[in-house]
Amino acid sequence: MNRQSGRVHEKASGPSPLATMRLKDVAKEAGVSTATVSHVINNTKFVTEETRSKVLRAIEKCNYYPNVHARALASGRSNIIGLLISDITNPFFPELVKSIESSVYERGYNLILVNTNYDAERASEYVRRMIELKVAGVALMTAELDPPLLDELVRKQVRVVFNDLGMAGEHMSNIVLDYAVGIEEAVNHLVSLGHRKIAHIAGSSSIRSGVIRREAFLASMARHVPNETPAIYEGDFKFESGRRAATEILDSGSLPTAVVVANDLMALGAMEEFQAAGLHVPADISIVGFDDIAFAALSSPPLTTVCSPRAEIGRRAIEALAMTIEHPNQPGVEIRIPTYLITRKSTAPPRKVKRPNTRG
Amino acid sequence: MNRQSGRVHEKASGPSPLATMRLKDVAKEAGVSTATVSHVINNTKFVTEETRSKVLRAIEKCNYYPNVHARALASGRSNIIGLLISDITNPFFPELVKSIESSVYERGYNLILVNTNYDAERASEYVRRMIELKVAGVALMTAELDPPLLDELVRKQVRVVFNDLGMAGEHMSNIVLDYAVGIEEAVNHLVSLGHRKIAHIAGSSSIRSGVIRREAFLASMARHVPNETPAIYEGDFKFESGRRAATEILDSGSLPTAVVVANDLMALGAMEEFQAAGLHVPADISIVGFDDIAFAALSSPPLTTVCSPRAEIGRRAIEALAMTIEHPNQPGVEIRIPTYLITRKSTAPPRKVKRPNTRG
DNA sequence: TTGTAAGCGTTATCAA
DNA sequence: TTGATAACGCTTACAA
Repeated sequence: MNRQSGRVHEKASGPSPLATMRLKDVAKEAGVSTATVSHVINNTKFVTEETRSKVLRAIEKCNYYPNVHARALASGRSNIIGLLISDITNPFFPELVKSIESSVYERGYNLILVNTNYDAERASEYVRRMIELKVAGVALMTAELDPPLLDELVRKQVRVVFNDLGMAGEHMSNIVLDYAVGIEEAVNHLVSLGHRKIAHIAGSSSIRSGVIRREAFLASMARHVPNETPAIYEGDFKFESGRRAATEILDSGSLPTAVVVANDLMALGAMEEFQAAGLHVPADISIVGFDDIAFAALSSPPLTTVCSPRAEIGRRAIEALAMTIEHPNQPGVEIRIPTYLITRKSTAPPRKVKRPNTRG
Repeated sequence: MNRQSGRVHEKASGPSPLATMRLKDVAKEAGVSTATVSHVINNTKFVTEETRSKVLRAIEKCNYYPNVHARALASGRSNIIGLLISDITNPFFPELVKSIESSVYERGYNLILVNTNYDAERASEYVRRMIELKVAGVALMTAELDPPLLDELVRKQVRVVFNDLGMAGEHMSNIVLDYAVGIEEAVNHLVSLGHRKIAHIAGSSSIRSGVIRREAFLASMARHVPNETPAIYEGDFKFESGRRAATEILDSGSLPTAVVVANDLMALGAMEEFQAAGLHVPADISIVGFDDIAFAALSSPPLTTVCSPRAEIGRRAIEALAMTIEHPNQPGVEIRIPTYLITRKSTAPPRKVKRPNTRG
């Protein structure tokens, strides 16, 4: 029962099911060289059908699993892709992660997931780990990342794709979500319905997407309703802040007939607060969210919202990343993905309450 | 500008920032052997403070990152842990994944995430990949997995932790969620409130947790309200099926005063349907969910629910896994985690409508 | 078309 | 206390 050596050397009885089989064992079993086995596994040189099937049979018989680490070491490249997100419990992420995960595996890579928790130090530690793992590429799907970390990644030859963290470059691709088109659709939708007095609940002004969305809203409003100055309330992208903003709106004394909110979580919070105050959505006030998180369709009424197509974002991000990994000389690309309005039940024409200059 | 070789050999000018530094380079820089460098990095043998700091300085100066693959190959163990879940967009998972991710990284491992999408074939492919990666351990956090896959993992010496996929064994730990205690609390809560006629919306009877929850409900009811036979409606754990079950309940002609639902998604669906039918929750009907997903606290009214403590599940699962990885001779453990009731606003005493034998 | 053998960057066993 | 050096399992020139 010699088990100490970690490897059981059989005398002549064929492969042991317990020992981990190496390429060499497969080669011996097939009666060929290790190079040949490697070539049939990787399709990297022509091998006659006969040897090929001998090898395949041997692989089968040995229940052989290639060792990824040995492979990475020998070839100098790994098949691991890193994904860095802020917080998987933020409802924006699950769909994105799912899409990225699928794309990554379809292309034969493996996915390492890290969750920064919005913590810069943790992000930095994670970038270090990615480099240690010699990942082929990293998808940086977080709102903020210290620029030095990005530099370090690029210096270490890691291919990168990110979401508006900078411009596309030699080894980096950039996915830019076009918030403005969706917001324009939203404002246009509300204005067509007859709304004029439209407020905005913005995301934190310290986060880029928050300010971009606010500016897009303002720009659309200026185009559609030039004579009104829309009220802006600021939240922090979380549910509770939507609630608070709604309270402020309620207390402001001049209720808008519609409100465009910078994300669904705040929109859902605002909707609840309005309803708790006795308003009916959409009869008394229309609400438009942003992102189209899963629960947007499940609220009552279902939320009209601008969709950030996360499945597409994930797919195209990995497509771009794989391109820069597999064609090392091609530069990164910039991919623009539009957002678009999904009309559900939280928007309707404003109630005709005060009809000015009405007779009698 | 010799860049072709991939490695730039500097003449005497110190380390190049472009080249990837190896242990050997650090050793040369520090004027010691590779063995010594390895020992200070891994704390695996005593090294004098002096050499130690020389090495540390050299590491710093070279901006050295150890190569995980070389390390895994040489040592025979990797620091990768695999996590297999069904679907990250199922609201049960984000919190679990977050907790697992934290625990894994705190312990110095890296996390490979895979999403089976409830697809057996995909699960099988993923198990193969885990083995190729020589992962130290795998957390199987999915409702179903073919037993042969589990066997294969164990045969390949991979440590495993799972959620009721079988019994704890030599290299496998089992996390068992005690559904019954939480459900008992829920039934007890409703009965104390005065409810007698309590229905159950069950999860699919083809899924283990669905049948366990139903049986726990039935057992509690038999204990508390022995003379009633509770109505059972079957759903499939999804939002829409909660809605459908509510419709069935509404159409049944005999409305219960409370309903215990097998998960929050269905509970939320049922709640919406009841509300759409003009019922008030909890005045007309009380609802208890199960899981305590994020949106349970955000619904209106906030959902009373039985909590599956996912943060704890994740933490303890990785704790158990790390134990079996780091102490190869210790057997796996079985960890029982209780569920418990969180009382929010969707439960209240039943309305006293028909008071039988009332005078006049 | 197939085989031989030199790395890949660590760890770990000995020896010094 | 430190240093040589042989693995680890694979890829990939280069040879045959």
